[in-house]
Amino acid sequence: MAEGRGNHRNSDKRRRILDAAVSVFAEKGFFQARVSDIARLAGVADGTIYLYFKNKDDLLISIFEEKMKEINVKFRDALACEKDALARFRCLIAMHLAGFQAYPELAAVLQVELRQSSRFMREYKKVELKNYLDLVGEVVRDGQQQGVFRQDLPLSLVKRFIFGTLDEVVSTWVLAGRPYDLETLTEPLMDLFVNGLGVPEVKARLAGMNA
Amino acid sequence: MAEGRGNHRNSDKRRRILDAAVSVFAEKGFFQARVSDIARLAGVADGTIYLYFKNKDDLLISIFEEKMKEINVKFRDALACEKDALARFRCLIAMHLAGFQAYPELAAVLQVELRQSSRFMREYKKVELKNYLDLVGEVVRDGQQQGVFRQDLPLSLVKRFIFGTLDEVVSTWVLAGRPYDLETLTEPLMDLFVNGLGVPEVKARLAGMNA
Amino acid sequence: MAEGRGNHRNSDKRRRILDAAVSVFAEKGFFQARVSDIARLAGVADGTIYLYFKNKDDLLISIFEEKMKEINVKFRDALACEKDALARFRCLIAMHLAGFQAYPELAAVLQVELRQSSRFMREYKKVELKNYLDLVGEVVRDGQQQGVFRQDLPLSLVKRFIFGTLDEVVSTWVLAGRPYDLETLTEPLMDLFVNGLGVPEVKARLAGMNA
Amino acid sequence: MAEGRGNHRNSDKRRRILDAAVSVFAEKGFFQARVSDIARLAGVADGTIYLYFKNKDDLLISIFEEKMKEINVKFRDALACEKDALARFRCLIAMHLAGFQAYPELAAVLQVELRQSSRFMREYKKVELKNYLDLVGEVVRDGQQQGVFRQDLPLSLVKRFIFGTLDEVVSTWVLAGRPYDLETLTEPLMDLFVNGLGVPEVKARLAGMNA
DNA sequence: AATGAATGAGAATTCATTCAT
DNA sequence: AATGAATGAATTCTCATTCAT
Repeated sequence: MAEGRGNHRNSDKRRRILDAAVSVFAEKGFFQARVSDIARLAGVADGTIYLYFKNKDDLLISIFEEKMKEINVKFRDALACEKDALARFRCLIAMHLAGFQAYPELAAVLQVELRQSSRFMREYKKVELKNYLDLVGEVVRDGQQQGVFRQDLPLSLVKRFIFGTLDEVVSTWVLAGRPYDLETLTEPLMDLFVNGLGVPEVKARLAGMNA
Repeated sequence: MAEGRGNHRNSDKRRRILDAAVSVFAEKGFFQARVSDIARLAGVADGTIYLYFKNKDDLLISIFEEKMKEINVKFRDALACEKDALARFRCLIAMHLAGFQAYPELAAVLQVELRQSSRFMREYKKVELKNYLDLVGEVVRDGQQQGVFRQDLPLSLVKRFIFGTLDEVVSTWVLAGRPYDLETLTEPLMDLFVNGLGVPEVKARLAGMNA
Repeated sequence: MAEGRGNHRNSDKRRRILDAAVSVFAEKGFFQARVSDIARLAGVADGTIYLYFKNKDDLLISIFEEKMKEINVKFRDALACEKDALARFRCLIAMHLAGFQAYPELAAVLQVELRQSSRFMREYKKVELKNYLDLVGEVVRDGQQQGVFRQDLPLSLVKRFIFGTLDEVVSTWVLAGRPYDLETLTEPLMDLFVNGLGVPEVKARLAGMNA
Repeated sequence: MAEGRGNHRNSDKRRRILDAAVSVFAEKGFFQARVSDIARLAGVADGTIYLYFKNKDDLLISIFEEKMKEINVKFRDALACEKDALARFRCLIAMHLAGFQAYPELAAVLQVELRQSSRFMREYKKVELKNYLDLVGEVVRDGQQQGVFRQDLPLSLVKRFIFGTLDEVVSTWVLAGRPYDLETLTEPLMDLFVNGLGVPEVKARLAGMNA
């Protein structure tokens, strides 16, 4: 009743449905989530969902699309403030961890649910994810150009090296029930990424072999 | 051989059903796969599947259980032949890549489908995956003891660093339609893991900061 | 009104489904009745049934529960009008016969279908049936207290004697295709119940033996 | 030789299957009994049942047919020894109760399971049951001719009066878990059947009304 | 004759989506 | 715009029956 009528009521309702969908997908998984669960949590009727979204798939796609866009924008803004390549790199890692820390349900959906489902979803995912991977790639390339990262590495591999580690770290944290503070992993991860596993002698030996 | 798991004579049929399930789950995903699809591909009647497996979930669990066991055994056997820590590490990476290369559909199921579904599946997954992560952990610890890897790193993090990267690399390869030869990535990944991203000066700088 | 049992508005639909279930169960028996038969007869979609009833079992239970309740209430109301014990007894018999006469399909379900099925159904049946048997018992006890019925008879046996006869008479009538008017049996049954089979001399002889 | 079906090993197997069917039907009910349950209990393979019986229905029919025949024969033999009408009547009741007492599982099947199922089963039941009801009728008619039972009663009603009561008494006893000795009910039932419920004055009054 | 693995028709139930109100 | 009762297509699983061995 006290709700204002007008055009923002629409987008408020849309927002509520989307947030509810994130929660329900996070808890039950996409296929086991019922549209009526989402409706109940959003406080709307089942049918109302179809005024804002084409179908159930569209809900998942919209989550991905809109949240990913928000994240990309936020990340680019944050990175714009940093000029030093190493600082930019740290910033990226810290934001990735902080982001999932702040929205753990979103984390569950993006990490777990989007890993599945129909072909078209997979295709879709690739496109959107590419933006994020490209961002990682840019930061690394900057580092190479500023001379803080090695230049002899295939960028495509480095992107996955970084993204895969972050991804696995977050997945583990989600599946383990989020038992600790994700952001504390920023420095250890920086160390791992930058220095690698090897001790100096071994690195030299390995470098010699590959040369 | 220590074969005979099942109660049923024709364990060829069991094998055929399991293989068909891997294919169908890989192609459609668990929830969109129909039991009758699996039956048709296996060349048996729908009902026959229920002579060998309790239900559809049991199919997925059995794939995971049996394939993961095979993989773990194979890996441990292979690693037993190597004594040098760096060689063992390379062996692990090479086998991970070669394994998925050889069974790409299995890769899809293990990489994509098992990332989802019901809670109990997630629990289940954790247990079995732990074996693999433990194997990775052992190899790294050996490396630390033999003095080829740094000893100041939290093992839990290193495991995810390696596993996450391999995982992401394989996932990308699967989702991209397996366009190249996975095993060619063995050396570049070794290089990345061991040397990290940084150039010497930066590494020194970073090490100084964290000291 | 003290109506609203269900959560659903259209309680006409609930009624139609229940009536259809009575018909179909009566015709085919519980296990051979298909839910879709009931839906078709009720003029609703299969799924609609599940908006009003938990499952197929629940349909049978609901029939029993609701119809039995109605019957018990109706009987108690009718009996409340009669004070003379013999009149009450006749009233009970007449109503039992008239009731099934009026709802022959209900008779078939209550007489035939509820005699079977799962353990829990049997348990259930016992509880509800007890109310009816208790009613019979009360009427007989009144008769004993008013001195119109013998007082040397175990009530538990008398109840079954009366109920069993009525039950068998109705069952036969149902299974024979309802070829005659049930209510015409009221007086002959009264006679049988009250006077028994024996001629006076035999009664005396038997009484002497048991004394 | 006597059987004419072949060697007695066969008919032993047939017997074992039939006995198993009685047990399983008694425990689970016809529709919820699985043929494989019966096979397991009989110690034969599923398929073997179909060498002796046409199908599952045939098992139930055979139980009824053969057991009912045995009972009818046994009853006629026993009744042949008695000449006094009242003694014959007591004998009938006592045997009915003793029979079910001795074979409680058979009681459950005949009392509960045969009350249901398909039309054709009901038809079938009527035919077979008729023999038993006819037997009851004969005994009563003898009593009427010997002047120990009233002659103004419709025989069809008297049969159901007796059968219904016995039936209900046995059903109750079966469903209650057979808590007491059925045969102890012989005399009380005789009393009820012969003397009825009424006290002499009431009987006179009722007789006057109906005259 | 006996077996029991295999069959596949059949049925209950779910739930995304629609549409009359 | 919002509702939510109604829909009915879709899918898993069961089990009586068959038939190759």
